[in-house]
Amino acid sequence: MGTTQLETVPEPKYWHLRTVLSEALENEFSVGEILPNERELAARFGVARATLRQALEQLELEGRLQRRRGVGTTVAPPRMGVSVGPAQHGWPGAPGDAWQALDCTLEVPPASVAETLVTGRDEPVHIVRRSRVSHGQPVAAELLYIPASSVPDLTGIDLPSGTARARAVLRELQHLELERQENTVELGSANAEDARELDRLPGAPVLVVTTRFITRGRTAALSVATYRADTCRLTFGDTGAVEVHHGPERRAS
Amino acid sequence: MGTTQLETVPEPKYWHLRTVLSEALENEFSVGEILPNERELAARFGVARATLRQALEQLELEGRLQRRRGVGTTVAPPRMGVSVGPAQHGWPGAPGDAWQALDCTLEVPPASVAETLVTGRDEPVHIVRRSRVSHGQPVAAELLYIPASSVPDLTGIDLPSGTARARAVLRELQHLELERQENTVELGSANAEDARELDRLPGAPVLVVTTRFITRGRTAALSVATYRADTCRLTFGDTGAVEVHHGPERRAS
DNA sequence: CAGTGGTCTAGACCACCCA
DNA sequence: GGGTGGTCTAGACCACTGC
Repeated sequence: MGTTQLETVPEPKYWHLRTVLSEALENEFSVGEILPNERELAARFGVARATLRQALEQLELEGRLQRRRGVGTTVAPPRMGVSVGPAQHGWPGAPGDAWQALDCTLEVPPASVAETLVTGRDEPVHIVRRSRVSHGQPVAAELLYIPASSVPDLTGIDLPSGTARARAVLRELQHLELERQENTVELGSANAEDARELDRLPGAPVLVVTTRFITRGRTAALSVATYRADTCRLTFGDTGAVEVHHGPERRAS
Repeated sequence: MGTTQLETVPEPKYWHLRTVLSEALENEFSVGEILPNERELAARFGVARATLRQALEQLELEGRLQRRRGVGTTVAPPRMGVSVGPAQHGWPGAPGDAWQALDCTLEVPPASVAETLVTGRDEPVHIVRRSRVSHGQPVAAELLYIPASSVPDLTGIDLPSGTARARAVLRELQHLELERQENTVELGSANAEDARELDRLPGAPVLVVTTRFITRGRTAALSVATYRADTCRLTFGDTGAVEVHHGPERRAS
């Protein structure tokens, strides 16, 4: 520690609360257990409910708590590891892919996406919606943008609809030779649609993983996947490793 | 009541505010510009200050705004890309490394760390503190845990202190053959120390990147790096690519 | 010093879940 | 219907910045 300063600085109440609750979670509660309600906790600690909630929000952000309206606050299990590396998808839709295709439309993508793909503005692309489930829970929602030029054999053909269509587009994608992929991760907040799909409220924190699939120097497809930040720990570059839940409960202390 | 919308689903005020402000940011403000203060904004939109603040918090989380106590709220520049892949560090401290070593101590690591390293409990390890700066701004703080067994030639030797000591340990590490590394990313909140180093308040959202450096199947070192989630976009697997700021301003619409 | 964002209070009502 | 968390209000005071 070296220089321990004799704090003249008063710690905010909610921060101190967070610490106290955090320790209580480790020592006095087990995973899945339900906490006393907010009004009681606030009274017990002698603070306003808003202050107590600030502390709970912190802990929820850190994946320690799970709160559900109408139900209560429960102790969250350790975050699950979900693999996001090149090992995971060769191409989207390849065997072993953790994603489930939902449907597919042909629409003009947002400007920021059109910019990354080489497509011109107002040029529609295939948009495949997929969802990812792990341990019985939805963990991510994805939009896959695929320019028509990446699946040339589908132009002019009468495509089916729904999941069949999505699978047809993905199957076509496999014909391309995947050179490499580039991933970026950043913090975002769930929009209304993602929130519904992830069983969260709008604005919930998500990890946005953007993947560029590159063939011959060109971006052949672009994936924007939003992962629940509260329940997921993203793993990269696990050569061959599969997603793993935290081992047998090992929490105390 | 001029019922502009008949929404059977009433959108929360703060969420609607977020949308309105978000559009205003794109159309009426430029990067670095300072917004009216919270009290005035709240009055202007006819909401309580707390509600206005909820909207601002969202936007700050998304990296759109930057708020500083005593100063004001400003429009944030686009997030900067910081590369985190194997391309970045061969070994920590290798040439081209983006990190700056600060100091090094010999301490017993947290239980969760000791568990990942093979070390027994209560066995001290070298802990190197490093910091990463990009575009003149601190973006990450790191703790590097290195078991004594990974740098055997240093045992019993009289080590210097401060940055010299950190560099000595890192230099010794280069002698090992790096098999591969595994990265995980998850959301966290800055503790007091990280917050100070990152020029943020405690509890600020951070992206925690944990890297296991593996030699001959063993974890030879463990890095826990906390990146500012508001200003950083992590990039992975950019073979050879260097960190790049967003290109020339291209924001509108 | 004045002005900013950060913390905190004590209420109120609403949306949702479940017995 | 009773209980939960989610939203919102109208205040107050504090900590920090910069002039």
